[in-house]
Formats: sequence, structure tokens, C-alpha cells
Amino acid sequence: MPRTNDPARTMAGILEVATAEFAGKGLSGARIDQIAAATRTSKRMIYYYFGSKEGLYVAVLEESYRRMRSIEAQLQLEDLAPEAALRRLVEFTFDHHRNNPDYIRLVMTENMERGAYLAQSKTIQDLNVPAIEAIRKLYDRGVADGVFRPGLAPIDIHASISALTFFNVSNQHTFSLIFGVDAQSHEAVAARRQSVTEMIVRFVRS
Amino acid sequence: MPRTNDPARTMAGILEVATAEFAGKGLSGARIDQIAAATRTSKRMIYYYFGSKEGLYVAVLEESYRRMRSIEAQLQLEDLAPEAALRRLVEFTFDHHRNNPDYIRLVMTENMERGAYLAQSKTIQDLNVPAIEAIRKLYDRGVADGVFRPGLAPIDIHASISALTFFNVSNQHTFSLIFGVDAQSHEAVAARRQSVTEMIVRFVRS
DNA sequence: CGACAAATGAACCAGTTAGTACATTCCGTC
DNA sequence: GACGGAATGTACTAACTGGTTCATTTGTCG
Repeated sequence: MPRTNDPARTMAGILEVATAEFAGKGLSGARIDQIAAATRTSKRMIYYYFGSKEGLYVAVLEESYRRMRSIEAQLQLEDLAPEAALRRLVEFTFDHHRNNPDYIRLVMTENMERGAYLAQSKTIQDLNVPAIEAIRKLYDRGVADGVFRPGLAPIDIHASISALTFFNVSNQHTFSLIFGVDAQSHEAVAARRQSVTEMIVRFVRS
Repeated sequence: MPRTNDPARTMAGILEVATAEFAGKGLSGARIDQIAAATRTSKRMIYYYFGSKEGLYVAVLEESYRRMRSIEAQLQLEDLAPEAALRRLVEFTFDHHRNNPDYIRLVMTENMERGAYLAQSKTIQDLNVPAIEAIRKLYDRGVADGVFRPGLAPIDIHASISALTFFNVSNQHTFSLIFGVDAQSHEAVAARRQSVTEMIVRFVRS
């Protein structure tokens, strides 16, 4: 059977498989042979396009951050009242993280690597700034309306939202093991979602 | 020169070095040869006492959790008014996590392993229950005094405290890279510490 | 003291893993 | 249709890595 050259498809296929592998096992736990075997191409192509295991990992990291940002940008917070917008942002982040454990695990992996690879990437570093801007806008509106108390830093609010929603996924295994199996049930997750939202809203409210 | 047999010292030495290695590089990134080289004993002894790389990892995990609990148990929250006790607990947890990145990284590692090794350990699983009990007591006191609002779950409060303090260390690298280098400065950390405390207190306050 | 298990050391090994050499095929351009 | 670079496949390798074999020494107990 004849071969068909399709660089874009080959690269995309490698990236997709590699994302699952790196997210599943971390950087040092991931196996290039495993990735190659799960692709319809060969290991040779991984090195042809990405140069090294680390190069592939950086590409996966960049792609994953980029996808997250593009989804995030779809939120239309301007149309909502400040508190409703804040709730929407928190709930969206909570749900997004919960539905994208691979993204969470890649960020965990990168933190285990002490940010060494994220530091190499030029494109990633100005990626989350829009997220801060969105918070700043809705916060300023809330302060102007008198529903939010003044003096808070948008980046601090962002840190808290990230912490509460990220941890919920990143530490789910150890948390469930120590505090009971039902911590991941539908009801428990829904309750946690509401609690997290409430905590953020109460923090900024006048 | 004559050899001196000292099993306790040998094991303790291995555990200490192994803790740094596993915390530094994760389970798959850690190298038994590296651990052996950093010890004053040999690789042979690691297998003699711990059986396998995984066995050593479990021992490190158990020891690390145990140490954390013993420190935690020293808190005397009963002597303080409810809100002061809650502040003390949050600030203590914040400082403890910040001063023990190895512990944080071991928990991150175990979550990357999906809790597979924590699940094997009998001694660990009933370890954090006292932490919940401490919160329950101070929370009940606060509700009785009328300073805390009723209807909250102690485990939910614990989850929030853990999330906010854990994330502050676990994700410091990616967070600093994306949002500026000064996120780990003395001032920034102190501000974050106060913000986290304030968030928890405002959540439970009537 | 003598015997015997516990503790230790040095060298070794088999399987794995990131990375490569070499040859071949595809496909746009002139 | 020929030419040349881009894209791909196969087979290989050097180094690493968890784990072991075999031999030796230490300390304790009767």
C-alpha cells in the first residue's frame, strides 16, 4: 500500500498521543516508545519534528496552555452584573479543570520540573495575562457599583480561584484516600463547587 | 578500617536521602543509584531493608506524613477564641507548607501516581482524621458563640485551607513564570498569607 | 570462645530507553 | 518527466537502571 505524506496530520497525531502520555506519567515517566507505538507513525518522526523528548514535552505544554486560553476567552463576562460574572468565572474554572485532568496533570508535571520548560517557551508566558484583565474589569465594575469592597488585587483573586479549583482535581487521589471514598461523588463535587464559589464571592463582597 | 553495624542509622540515612531524591524528581525520576551514592552505605542495603524502589518510596511517604502529623498535633487551638484559633490554624498550615516543600512535592508525586502507593499503606489512611477533628471542635465552638455561621462541613473547611496553602507552594513555579518574578518575594508571600487567612475567616464568619 | 544470624560490600546482569544511521518514498516545481 | 528536498520506515546502539549473586564481616548469645 502506498504511503501518504501528511506532515500536519502526523504532527497532530503525535501531539495528541504525547499529551496523554506526559499527562498520565509525567516527564520522566513518559516513554517515547509508548508514544510511538500509539501513533500511526514511527519514533523516527517524533525526533524529526520535535528533536527530543524534552522538545516534544514543551510542544505538548504549549499546545495545552493555548487550548485552555482559547476556551477561556469565550466567556462573556461583560454582559453580567459583577457578582454574577464572578460566580460564572469561578464555576466555569471549576468545571473546566474538572473536565480536563490532563491539563491539570501537565501543570503538575511542570511544577515538579520547577518550571524549567515553561521558562523556555516564549509563547506561553504572556498567555494568562488576559485572565487577569478579565478579573480586573469585573472587579472594578463591582467596586464602582459598591457591591465589592475596594483594595483587593486582581491577581490575588485569580490565585485563590486557581488554588481552590486546581487542588480539587490535582489532589483528588490523596484527599479521597484519607477522607473517604465518596469525595468524588456527583453530590460531593457539586457541594464543593458551590462552596468554592461562595468562598470567593464572600471574600470580595462589601 | 573496621566496619560498624548500625541498622537504625543505616535505614535512617537511606530514608533521609531518599526523601530528598523522591521529592526532587518524583517516583519515576528518582534514581536508586543516586540515592545509594549519596548515602554512606550501598545500594545493596536499600534492597535489604526496603525490598524495591517502590518499597522505599512508600516508606518515605509514610515517614513524611507521620512527621507532618506530629508537628500538627502540637497546635493548642483549645486555648484560643474560635476565630483566633482558626486564624492560627490557617497561618500555621500556610507556613508549614511553605517551609516543607519536600512534603508538598511528595504529595504531588503521589497524586501523579493516582494514590496507588498511599492506598497500600495501612498506617497513613487514618492520619489526617485528627486534623478534621480539630476543625470540628473549633468550628462548633464558634457556632455556639454565634461568631461562625452554622451549616458548614468541617471537611469542606479543611479542603479549602489545604487548597489555598498547598497550591501556594505546589504551583509556585508556573505561577511565578506567568505572573511575574516577584510572586515569591517576602512581601508577596506575606500578603498572600494574609489574604488566604482572611478568605477562610470571612467564609465561616456569621 | 564458637557458632550463627544479621548486616554489609563489590561486582555483575538483563532489560529498557532515548536517540541515530541509513535507506527509501513522496510530491511540488521547473 | 526529471529533479531535489521534505517526509517516512527499519533496524540498530550505547548508555542507563532496577535488581541480584556471591562472598564477607559484625555482633550476640549460649
